[in-house]
Amino acid sequence: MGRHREFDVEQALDAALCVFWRKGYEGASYADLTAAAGVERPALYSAFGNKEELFRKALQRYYERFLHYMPEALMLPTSREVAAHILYGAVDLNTRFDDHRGCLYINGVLAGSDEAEPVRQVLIEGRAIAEREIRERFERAKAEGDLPESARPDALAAFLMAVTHGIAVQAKAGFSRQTLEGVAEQALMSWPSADSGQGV
Amino acid sequence: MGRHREFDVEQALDAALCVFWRKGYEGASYADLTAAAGVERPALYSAFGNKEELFRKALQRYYERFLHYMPEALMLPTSREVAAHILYGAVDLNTRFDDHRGCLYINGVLAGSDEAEPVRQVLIEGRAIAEREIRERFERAKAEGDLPESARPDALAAFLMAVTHGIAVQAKAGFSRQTLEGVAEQALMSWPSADSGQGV
DNA sequence: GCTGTTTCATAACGACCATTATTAAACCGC
DNA sequence: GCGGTTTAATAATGGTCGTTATGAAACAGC
Repeated sequence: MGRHREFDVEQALDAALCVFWRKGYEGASYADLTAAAGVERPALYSAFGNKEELFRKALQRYYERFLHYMPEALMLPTSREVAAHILYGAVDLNTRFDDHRGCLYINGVLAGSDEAEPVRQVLIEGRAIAEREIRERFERAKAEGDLPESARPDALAAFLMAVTHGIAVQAKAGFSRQTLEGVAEQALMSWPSADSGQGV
Repeated sequence: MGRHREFDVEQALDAALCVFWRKGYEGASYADLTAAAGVERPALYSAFGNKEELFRKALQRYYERFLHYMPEALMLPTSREVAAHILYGAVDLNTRFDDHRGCLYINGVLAGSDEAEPVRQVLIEGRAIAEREIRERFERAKAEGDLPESARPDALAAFLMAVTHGIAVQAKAGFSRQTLEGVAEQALMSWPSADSGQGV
């Protein structure tokens, strides 16, 4: 019973996601959010809670809708294919939308006021989870002989994430897809092969 | 004539730099800045102008005081030494101070409100200048035969900057110096040598 | 057609933002 | 010591922040 909701909650969340993606957590104001969602403030609060909860839901949606290339990558047969899929997937996603470039896990909060600290930690934690999964995948690759004994799965995972973060920063700065593909390509040149010690 | 200034302007600028370094441009409030500088608001305004001008001066100081490893690197004899010096220099700087980790050129503004757009552009421009200088150094290395004909100076420079940015993000997230040195080391494994085509 | 419930839009809330008027205090040259 | 000038500290400015109280409107069940 009661009055029906007149707006699409999923659509409003998508709109909020775009704003956060573009301006970050603290840079996005409710004026921005309501304008993008086409919905008044109290509607956002009743549907999603406060700003922090709204961001968390937007982040979850971001993961589900745009980061599918991550679990995809982990299932590929070789560590090199895993790395390549992640790098080119990141380049593609970070340059796909002109009005919100880069990665929400980086744009969300990097440095900010004390109020944004919980959100910053959420993003750090999310990135750490991804890095751990990649490391475990590389440990498997090493056990399978896909990576040489000299390879260090933890360093490779941290390196791969670092390049991904760097690509996100550069994408947000306006770098072309083509340039970033060059970055990804360069990163892959270092990839250890099974026979040689390290490098191509 | 007139009353003498009772605080050290250089010291106040150093304090402001630390706050911006830690919290970014928008995350730093005048409450933070005055507390750190030990000086009231009007003193900061009369000495440095408004917040944007203060940030620009802090950024200039950051460059002069902490980024000396950049011009240093460009003078080294081989492109590999250049890259190594930049990478390990970034790791060192980005983990040197526990209360303000990472890089001001990244922490300053990545994504923010429209008000921060001019500052964001300043940082983008600064990073672009660095990348250009590195690229030109690599072009010289190619001409000198230090880099092979197959090497792409533009891609190498963009890649080097990407790894540096990634290291900055990870340093801000709390990664240890040791871990980040692993990232730098991994990045250097891809470095083209004069004789082989690419890679080690 | 009521009653109870939920959503809607408007507008207000206190807090904090960057910025600046204002006034008192400290200094130099005379 | 007085006049002119600069700085210091306090406090106020208008604006925007995130959040919510308020009352009208729309619905379901009886």
